Amino acid sequence: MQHQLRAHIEKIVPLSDEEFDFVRAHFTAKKFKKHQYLIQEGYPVKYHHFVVSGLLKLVYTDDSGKQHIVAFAMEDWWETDFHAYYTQTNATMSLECVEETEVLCLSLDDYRKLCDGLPKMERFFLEKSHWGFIGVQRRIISWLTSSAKERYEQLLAKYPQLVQRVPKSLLAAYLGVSRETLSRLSR
Amino acid sequence: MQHQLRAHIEKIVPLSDEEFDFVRAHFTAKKFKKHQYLIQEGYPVKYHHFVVSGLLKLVYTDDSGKQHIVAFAMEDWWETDFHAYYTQTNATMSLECVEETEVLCLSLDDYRKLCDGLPKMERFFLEKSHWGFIGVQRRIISWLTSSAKERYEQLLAKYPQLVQRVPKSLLAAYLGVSRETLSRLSR
DNA sequence: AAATATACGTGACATTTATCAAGAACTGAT
DNA sequence: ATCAGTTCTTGATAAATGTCACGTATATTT
Repeated sequence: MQHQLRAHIEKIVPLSDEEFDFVRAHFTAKKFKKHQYLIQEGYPVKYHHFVVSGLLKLVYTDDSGKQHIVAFAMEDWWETDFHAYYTQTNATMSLECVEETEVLCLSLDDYRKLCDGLPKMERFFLEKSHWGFIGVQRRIISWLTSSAKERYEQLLAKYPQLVQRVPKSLLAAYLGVSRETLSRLSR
Repeated sequence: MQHQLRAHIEKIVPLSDEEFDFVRAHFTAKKFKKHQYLIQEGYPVKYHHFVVSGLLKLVYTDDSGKQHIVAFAMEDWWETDFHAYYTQTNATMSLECVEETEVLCLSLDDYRKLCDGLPKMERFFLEKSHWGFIGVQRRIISWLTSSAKERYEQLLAKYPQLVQRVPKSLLAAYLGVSRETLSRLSR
């Protein structure tokens, strides 16, 4: 499991054994069951999370109580309420288990110590952030250019595993259509 | 004008005079007239751009030839086709002047030299990237939770200057509605 | 096994938005 | 002052999507 984090980081920056030990020491392993919260709206956000196994959803609940899925996170993905994490304010979103999930947690304090102690980790997180930005921007482009049906097909093509693992009502909440409409799209 | 870049960077990391001279040396100033292209779809992306004055639009053109606005960039904003820039591939989007615009250009080579020579600039770009990500994610949330009319009102509230400076047809292409619909929303 | 919750599909109807067409108001160049 | 181009609005209609209501199948819990 530590091995997994190392392989993940080394896709971007190589690490010696000592360096990885240093990295590893900043993370805490945690395990959550289905339906448990890693982050709850209105509460402080302690950690950034690296998903070792399982599946998470980042949920924004609107004024009328309707839930919208901002992101899913599965193996090898990073997830948190970034704004609340960086500014150490209360969460505006929730992070919740769709499946039983193991994560490695990194506090903001440890994040800073890690980057200060090992500058190549700053490079790693910068690269991650770039790709995160590009990914979200592509989702915007998909929205600007495509119908609900096309967006669903793009999702099927890009994350076929995901579609197997989550109920269609969650996919609908991610795509921004009602579950009834999504149901009719497949016909 | 160099002064403006310095003030912008120093909102995040302080710089000595020598350090700023080092930073400044990596940028090239350029000036473009209304309707000129800084980046053209299908061509290499040479630079990341810091906008000194003026207004740019980042445009994605779909298969049917319809134009969609991925982002606007005005004074003190950074803009490029990030994916094409980082991977040094051809642009999938265009970056075009809405007004006459002055920019400071940074090639990928100079970007790397800058970060290597002055690690605090890596911290600066990391912070910029974080906030960029948070901004785009908020646009997604706005889309998931709000109607076209609400999204328009949020835009009016967030960027009142922008609404004065660009034709409504461009705002429509940014919001993802037809210009006719946008016109009817104000009634 | 029974009880309960969740997931999924579908019909009927309302609402939102896109599309096509036309014209008015404004801008800039000559 | 005229002409051409752009911007904005509006009407009529079609298409897409949301909402409400219901039924059924499948898990999950007790």
